[in-house]
Amino acid sequence: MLRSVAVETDEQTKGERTRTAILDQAARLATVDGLEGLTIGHLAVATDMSKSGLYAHFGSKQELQLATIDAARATFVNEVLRPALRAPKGIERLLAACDAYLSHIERRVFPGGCFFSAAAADVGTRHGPVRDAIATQQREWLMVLERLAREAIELDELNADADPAQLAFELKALLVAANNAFILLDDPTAFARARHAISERLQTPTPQLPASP
Amino acid sequence: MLRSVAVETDEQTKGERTRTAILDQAARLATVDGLEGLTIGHLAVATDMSKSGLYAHFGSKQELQLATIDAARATFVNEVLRPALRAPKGIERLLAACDAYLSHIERRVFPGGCFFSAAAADVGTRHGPVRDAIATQQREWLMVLERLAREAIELDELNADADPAQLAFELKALLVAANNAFILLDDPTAFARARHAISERLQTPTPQLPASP
DNA sequence: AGCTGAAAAGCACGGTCGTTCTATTCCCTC
DNA sequence: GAGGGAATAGAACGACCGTGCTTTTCAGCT
Repeated sequence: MLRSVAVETDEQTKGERTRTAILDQAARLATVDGLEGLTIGHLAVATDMSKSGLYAHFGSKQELQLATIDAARATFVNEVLRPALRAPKGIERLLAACDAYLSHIERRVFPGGCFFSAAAADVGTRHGPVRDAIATQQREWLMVLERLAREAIELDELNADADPAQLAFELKALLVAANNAFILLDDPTAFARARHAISERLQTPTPQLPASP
Repeated sequence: MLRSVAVETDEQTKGERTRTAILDQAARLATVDGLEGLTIGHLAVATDMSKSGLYAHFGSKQELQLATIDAARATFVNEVLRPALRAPKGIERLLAACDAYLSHIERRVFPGGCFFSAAAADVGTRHGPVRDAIATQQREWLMVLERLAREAIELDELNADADPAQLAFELKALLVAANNAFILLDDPTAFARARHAISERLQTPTPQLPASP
């Protein structure tokens, strides 16, 4: 089969299209059933395919899990990182990253809340490439927050003696806590609590809540 | 069978003793495999019993899960709440509660870290009595922190205009974040980060690390 | 020491898991 | 429109799941 190089286009073969659809569904399902509880049969029903037809795309459950993580990472980039990078460098961008994270939980981009927070919990005690992939993403996300914090410090928008890594740890803690409270306790006020704490921590006034659409 | 009323004693019948041993093991296993991933067969192997002999103690997997939650709650009381209540009321007790929580993670009272944080993640998206039991415990733990914060405020050891519920939310966020970083990333420095953030948040100097025994 | 009910084991069931193999259907190219 | 390879479906496997039923072992009483 001769195919054009097709870099930077979205033309996909049939197999690629179904694969994308499968992984999109898999990422959503994994936030509900857990990455470990994600099941071929269940996923086949959700995508209206046969077990074996779906399975042929991956060859093993572990490959499916790793591909699902990649798909979720792409979604995270699109829904959280990219919007944040549209804000001007400095404290605004740091706040935008936190807000984009909370927003993607509120908007239920994944039905079970934060994909990586859920995945971290149920593969955190295992070993192997799946756990490693989740751990890598978590470290990267933490380092993004740390970098944004450092940039804000360099622009004199935060205390010069602040520790970016410590700040990133605290911000991520508040973000995940909001996710947990929202998912387990159905408590939407957790978002306001997280936003308030973040604003206080960064010594900026609490921003106006955006008008609901 | 005539038995003495035996209130407040630890004399147990054989069945009660094995049941206790099963549930202790179940709580530990659940922090590794998840409360949903906890399996009768696996638990039977871990307790050196037959599946059916073990099963007879509970009658259904859901009953086993609920009993496991009760056992884990008892452990949480013994390892976290009771030690904290030995500290004098006020900010010291609030700090003691945070420290006792972090300590029970560090000491690996449960091999997979915080039982309820792990359980919250994998039953948070479900419905039914198991999820309800976990949600109830999480609310209670949050309200304990809130009450301790309120007591500290009433003793003028914290800002009078501080919001106890907000404070509890933030403290719990930091505690869970330390747990997550420890379990997923094998990062023991997370404890120091959490302790530092807590001290700063409560506007008290970072306490000396207690000498290891 | 012997009786008796509680506790545990043995065994089997229908169902679902991940996985494999073979057969069928579809899309694309000539 | 026919041929061919990619994509999907069908059927089956051994293993393990939660759950009942029956039998054996054991602990506590007289």
